[in-house]
Parts: sequence; C-alpha cells; structure tokens
Amino acid sequence: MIKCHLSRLLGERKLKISDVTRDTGINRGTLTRLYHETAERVELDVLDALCTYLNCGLPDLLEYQKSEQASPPPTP
Amino acid sequence: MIKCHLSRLLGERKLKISDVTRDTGINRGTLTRLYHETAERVELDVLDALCTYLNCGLPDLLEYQKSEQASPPPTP
DNA sequence: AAAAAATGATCTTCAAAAGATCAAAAAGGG
DNA sequence: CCCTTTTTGATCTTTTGAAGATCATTTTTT
Repeated sequence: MIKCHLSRLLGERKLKISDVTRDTGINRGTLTRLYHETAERVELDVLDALCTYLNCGLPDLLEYQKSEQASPPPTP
Repeated sequence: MIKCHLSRLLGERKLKISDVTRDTGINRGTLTRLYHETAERVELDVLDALCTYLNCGLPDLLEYQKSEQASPPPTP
C-alpha cells in the first residue's frame, strides 16, 4: 500500500492545514484527504508543490509499503 | 517537477506496456500516459501495483526534482 | 507476405479532486 | 469567562482526467 505522511510532516513542522492552503494554494479538501489518508488519487502538481513547500523528497511524503506475504497457518 | 521513470524501468526489464497491462490489470491508457509522462494525476492503487510488479520502491518510479532557483544574470 | 500483437489516437463514461459553503470546534483577545 | 476569529469537518456541485472501449497504424512473429 501507499502511505502518506503528510500528517507527520505537518506535525513535525507545527504547521496547520490552513497554513499549507494559504501558502501553496492547494485546495483544502485535497490536503484534508491526504492528511487523513483518504485520498485515492493525487495530482502530480500537488506532490510537487508539497515537496517544495515542505522542502522534502517524495519518499518523505509518500511511502510504498510492501504488503506481507500472507503467513502460512501455524503448525499446531 | 515530478518525473516518472516508468519508461526507464520497463526498458531495463525489457518489458512492454502490454506486458504490464496483462500482468497487473492496469489500464493501458494510464500506463501509456505514465510512460510518456503526460499523466497529471495518479491513482495510488496504480503506484502500489507498479511498485509491486516491478519490485521497486516509489522513488524508483517517481522522482521529485527540485526546480532550480532562477539563476541571477551573469556579471559581464 | 500474411497474421498477430503492440501501440497511438480518440471518443464516451465515470470517479474523484477542485471549489464553494455551512456548521461545529479550537484558538485568541479583551 | 465571554466574544470574536480561525480552523476544521462535512457536504454539495462543477470540473478534470483516468478508465474503458474502439479503430487505425505500426511493429513483430511465423
């Protein structure tokens, strides 16, 4: 799955969603969805703007987490 | 800007877009847009599926390139 | 050379981001 | 503490681009 770390990044920087909206022009609804990880798509422009604004790389914002192989049933 | 390295990844692996479509179920149009870097949005599911299929991390697929600061005019 | 597969281009359909608005909750100032 | 302002959550409509399908062209395979 793809994890979004916007909430962590904002927390670390003590920034509010409203700050980001004001400073970047990114739609507040979009930010809210990313913040709460309910977004299903992302505009590449948004990723770009966020990385620039937060001065971080993509991997800081979006992380691919390899899904575990379903573990075989334990032998009793 | 956000760069997509799908074409490089497929090239390295000698895979065709049709292979990826067949194996992952991702829409061919979507892959074509990513391949030619004309996509403006991405479905997070697609990123997930591509990373899994190509066995790579997000940074391998998508890269944030910091835009240069406009260079000051050279002193003559 | 013919057949099959892959790609490019384009059209319609559909889902989610953008945009706007309202109510509720937090934060600040007196 | 009360009142004002700001921030956030929720929801509705509009807009945008991916999904899906199809046709034409190019490339590959036999």
